[in-house]
Amino acid sequence: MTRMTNPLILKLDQRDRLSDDEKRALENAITRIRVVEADEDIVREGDRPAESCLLLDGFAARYKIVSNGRRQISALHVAGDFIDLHSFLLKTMDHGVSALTTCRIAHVPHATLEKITDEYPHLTRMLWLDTLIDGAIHREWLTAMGRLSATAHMAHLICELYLRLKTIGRAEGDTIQLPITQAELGDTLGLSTVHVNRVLQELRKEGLIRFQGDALTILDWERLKKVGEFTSTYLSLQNEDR
Amino acid sequence: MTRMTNPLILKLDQRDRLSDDEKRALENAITRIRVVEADEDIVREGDRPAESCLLLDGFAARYKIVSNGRRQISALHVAGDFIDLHSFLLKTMDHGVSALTTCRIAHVPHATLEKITDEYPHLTRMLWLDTLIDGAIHREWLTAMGRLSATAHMAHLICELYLRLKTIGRAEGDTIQLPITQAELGDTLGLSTVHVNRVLQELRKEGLIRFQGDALTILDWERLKKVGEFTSTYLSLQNEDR
DNA sequence: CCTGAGCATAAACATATGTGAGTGCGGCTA
DNA sequence: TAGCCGCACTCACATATGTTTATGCTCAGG
Repeated sequence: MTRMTNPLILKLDQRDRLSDDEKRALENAITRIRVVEADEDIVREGDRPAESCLLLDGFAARYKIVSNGRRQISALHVAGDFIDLHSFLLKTMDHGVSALTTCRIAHVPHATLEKITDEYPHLTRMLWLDTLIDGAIHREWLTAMGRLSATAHMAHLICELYLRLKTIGRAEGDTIQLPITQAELGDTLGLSTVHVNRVLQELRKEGLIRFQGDALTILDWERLKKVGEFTSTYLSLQNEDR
Repeated sequence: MTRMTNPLILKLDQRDRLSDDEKRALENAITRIRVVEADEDIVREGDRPAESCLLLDGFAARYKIVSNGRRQISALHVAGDFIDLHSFLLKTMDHGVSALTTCRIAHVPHATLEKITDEYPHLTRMLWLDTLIDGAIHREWLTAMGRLSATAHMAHLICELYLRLKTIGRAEGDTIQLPITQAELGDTLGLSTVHVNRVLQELRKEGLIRFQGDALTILDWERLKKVGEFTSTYLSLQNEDR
């Protein structure tokens, strides 16, 4: 794990320059690295972890299961996301996180995070910011879910994922690799798989996207944004003093 | 504003004991206090505030408007909530906050918050925690919205509001004052007002709640929890070392 | 005392999305 | 090579929730 390839540092550095000292502190915070296979849990609801998980590679989903067995995904995570940073302070996991694909996970002990908050105020703010952006994404999903049509909601999600992957250098032109099944998309959007299928076909028919296998290509970014009522403000992609 | 009556301190102190020093730092962080009338905006989308707002009294809602004019409320805030603490690091507001009732608001300059992060690591963690709980509530709302019936969703919301108000000492027995219209509840749950009305009547008919004027009484807590599939973990009501 | 505003409620009807049951394809694996 | 499994995709039908319009209540203001 050289400094250059740590996707978290890459991401944070775009929001506000990190000092070498801070980068080193983050690098050194990592203890072990673990691989989790697709469909396995990375953290389970009810756990009280002593370390937080940083996703180095792969796709993961935070989810909750409700009584009738249905699942709701409340967040999708990509490389560079500090999956359960919040367990550092929330202590008890109120939801699970599972691997959608094979995932490489780095572990950061909560004790180390506490030391960072004692010694690196600016780095602390950057980590705090990371969780705030998670929150901003949640709010965006809430409004999409509550007030947009299924089609618009899907368009919105695609816009977001495209930009997030681009930020960490994982878009090739207009194409991203999105190894997510339609059932998983349904759990994310709160839709049935059947309806996910209908909605994807509509977006294809409208010439907005192509989606074959895992490769999702955006054919008309402007119109896709418009359909999904997407604005990127909430992703805080701008560099600012924080 | 004596220390004893500041509802934020009251709330934080229940999650992990604050030192007198920390309490003083919080008290002193407040500059001016302002009153905002019902239906006025406290902060607007697009603003770049230089201070964050702490709600001392009243009810407020974070919201977003989508293109067809419909509104989605992504958070309801009560006394003691640090309404836009996140603007400290997010910089640009990606949503508005409006007063549902007359609100008393205390202002805390971002510069002061920065100083707190430099000098009071533990207090910083407590403020961070507060925003993490906001995030946890968002996730809970997402799953309720995506995977629960409208009735269950409403029951869930009522359980949550009851507990949150109880935490800050604003429940009288099984009754809370909930000065929120059915239209606002609809914007919160992603429902039409008509359906909100249907759903409330069902909860009444089932003998779960009474809701006349602003007074909401919980008649059968256990069954209401069950209908709403409610567990309080996500509210982090337990005292822990953080 | 009347008036109008804002709100809860109601009924009839419309529709977006869910459900259940299937087909077919491509890729593993025995 | 056969067989199976996961997944995308279809169709017919069911239903939760939205829409439109209207009524009546309550309360503040003139």
